[in-house]
Amino acid sequence: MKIQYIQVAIPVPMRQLFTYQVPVDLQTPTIRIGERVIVPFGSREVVGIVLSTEQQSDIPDNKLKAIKSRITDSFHFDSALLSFLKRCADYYHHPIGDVLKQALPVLLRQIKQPDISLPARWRCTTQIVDLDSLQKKARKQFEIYSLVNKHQSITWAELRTLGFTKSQLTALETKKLVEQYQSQAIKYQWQEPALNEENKLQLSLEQAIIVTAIKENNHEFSCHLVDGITGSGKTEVYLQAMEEILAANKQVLVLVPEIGLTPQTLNRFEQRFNVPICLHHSGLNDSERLQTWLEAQRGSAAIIIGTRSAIFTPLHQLGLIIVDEEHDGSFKQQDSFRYHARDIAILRARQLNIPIILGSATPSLETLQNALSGKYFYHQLLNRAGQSNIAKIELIDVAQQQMQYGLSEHLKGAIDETLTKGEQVLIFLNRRGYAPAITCQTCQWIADCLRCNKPYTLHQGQQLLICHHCGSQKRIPLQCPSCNSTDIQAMGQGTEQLEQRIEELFPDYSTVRIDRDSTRKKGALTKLLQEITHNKHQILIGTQMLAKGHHFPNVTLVALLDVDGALFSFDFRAAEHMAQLLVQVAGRAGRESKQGKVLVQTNFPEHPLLQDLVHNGYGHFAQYALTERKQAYLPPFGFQALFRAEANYPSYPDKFLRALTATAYNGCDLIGPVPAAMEKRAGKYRYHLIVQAKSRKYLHQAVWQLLQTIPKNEWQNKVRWSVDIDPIDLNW
DNA sequence: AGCACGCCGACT
DNA sequence: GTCGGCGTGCTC
Repeated sequence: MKIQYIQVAIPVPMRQLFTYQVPVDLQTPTIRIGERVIVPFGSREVVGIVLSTEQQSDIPDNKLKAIKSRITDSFHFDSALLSFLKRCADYYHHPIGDVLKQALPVLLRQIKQPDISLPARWRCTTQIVDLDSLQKKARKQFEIYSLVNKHQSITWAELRTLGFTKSQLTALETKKLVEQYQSQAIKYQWQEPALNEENKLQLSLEQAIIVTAIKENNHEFSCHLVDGITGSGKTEVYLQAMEEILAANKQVLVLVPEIGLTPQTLNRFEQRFNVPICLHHSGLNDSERLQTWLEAQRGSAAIIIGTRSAIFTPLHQLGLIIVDEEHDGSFKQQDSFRYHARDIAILRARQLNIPIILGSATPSLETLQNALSGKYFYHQLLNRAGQSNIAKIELIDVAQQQMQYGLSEHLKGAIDETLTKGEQVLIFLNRRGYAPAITCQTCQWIADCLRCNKPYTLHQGQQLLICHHCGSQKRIPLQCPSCNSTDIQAMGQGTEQLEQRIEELFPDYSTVRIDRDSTRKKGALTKLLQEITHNKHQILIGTQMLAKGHHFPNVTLVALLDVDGALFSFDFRAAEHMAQLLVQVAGRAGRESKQGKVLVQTNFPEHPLLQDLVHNGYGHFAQYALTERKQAYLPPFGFQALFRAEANYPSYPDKFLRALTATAYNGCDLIGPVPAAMEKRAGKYRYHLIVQAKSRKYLHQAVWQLLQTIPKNEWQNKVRWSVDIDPIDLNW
């Protein structure tokens, strides 16, 4: 046998593969595409993925290194998963090695590999047993034997946790009463009673039509948008659509937003199906994560519920994907590999030829357009289950009003009224801290973070100035450094201050604040949420954290103090996001027969966008927004990519991006380079170059051509740069 | 991304 | 005198 060559994807952000030699002694068993190998790389060793095998190489042998070892355990990227990940890398123009790295649990990409083989199990032999005498002579052994007999088989780990010793087990083995065997993965099998019929709800006509439509397309790719207002029973549609898939012994992957993974959601699934469900979320540690990942891979889990990265889970027999709250921003990864889990979920469903359901009360304009154009099935749920009505949104004109602590008289009255009825109030203010700036009253000096050129936020509780952009901290100055005046005051209002003011205004009620600061400690959020459910607090103050997922049945008044920023933003998606927030929030208020109300304080109550939303609802607003986007060739009617660059000097990123604009390309407009909305952040100067195209194909080609020029770009190694395909937040 | 190498400032 | 700051260059 000769030396063999393999092309390996290495977990580094480099757009190339690396060739290695495979020594003869490592050539058996045959190398599989997608398996992991440990290779020397520079001065270290890394875990790479084999992407191809070759009999010869263009690179001379003396330039090549040999692999160190192979990891031949029960996992390798199978061809379906691998081609999915390759397409992801292709679509996002992201290095394949880095994509594969993100698709692999941390423990499987370390040099020291965990043992992922299934533990050996013990079972009873066919030997005839004198149980009575065993019980008398060796009580513990008898107990073990009974346990093994009862459960058919058991692992040593299970016995140990029950308090048995190894010698007791070995004694039984010596007597040839039990024996060890290598277990196979237990594939999930639909076994009655897997469905709890009694929890099943009677479908409305609307729901029934949707479920039928999805079931009719169960065996091939089809994308369904379930556009239903809060409380219209989207979850019930999901559950009933899942039935047939699970009954066919196929798996269901459910993607949920980051904080949307509430116990309530999990509960609904568990109460309906007696099948193995596993969870993938940020609260898990590395070994827990590996465990659920393995269960999905082996096919022993039937339902996998997870956040963004769960879209990469290997699944033995995937039959359906559901993306809940499809519009949610947390599906888009905002650093390194900037994928959108919803978009690649559709890709994965297409490759596997299985159906996918997108659900939302406020679909993203991208998804809505695909639904309206007939690319997706479009299902609407217009009626709320039960008798409850959706909360009414009212605008409060605060332009001419005297405000006290940022609250209008009208709002204060409404809060008072709600509290008197014994109901809860929820107040949104999307700004944490005490005040967003401090300023000298004498000379107008403002305390700015020098690394970001933005005002420091005052945190009264911690007695600190904290920069919300880079996290830097500073003592609160007693004197103005510019004029020595001691008259330094807080400007504007954050949640911390609002909490204090509200407590002064409503001393008879308990106020609670929920933001990143008050929930920093582990378990703090859960505790506060529980207290709210038990009515320990009547006034809830919070940032966007509170807008998603959580249900507060006793909240009947929701107030938004400051939405005006979104009306005049440079970000063309700001209005869409504000509309989604407003409607989602309205869905939080007054469930279960109590009529809710949403009050929005604004200086621009006549703004057409707000007017449209309040009077005609999200659907109408969205249609109007789509016509606007169409006229401007903006997404979803145009296609965008964003090149970002940052460096310690403003000229570097500018010049780097300017050099890109000299490239030949077709059917695209280049906008920029322009300084980013936050030009300086954490000491780095940041610039953007937007590529805008009329078609996906042109965008793809142009990005490819621009990327080709980068190795020759003389500013290349003076900047940190990245590409973002379908960017969402142009401010970042 | 790591990591090594290399060249300048403030400490045992 | 060294420790360590981060700029630069390289990784089959």
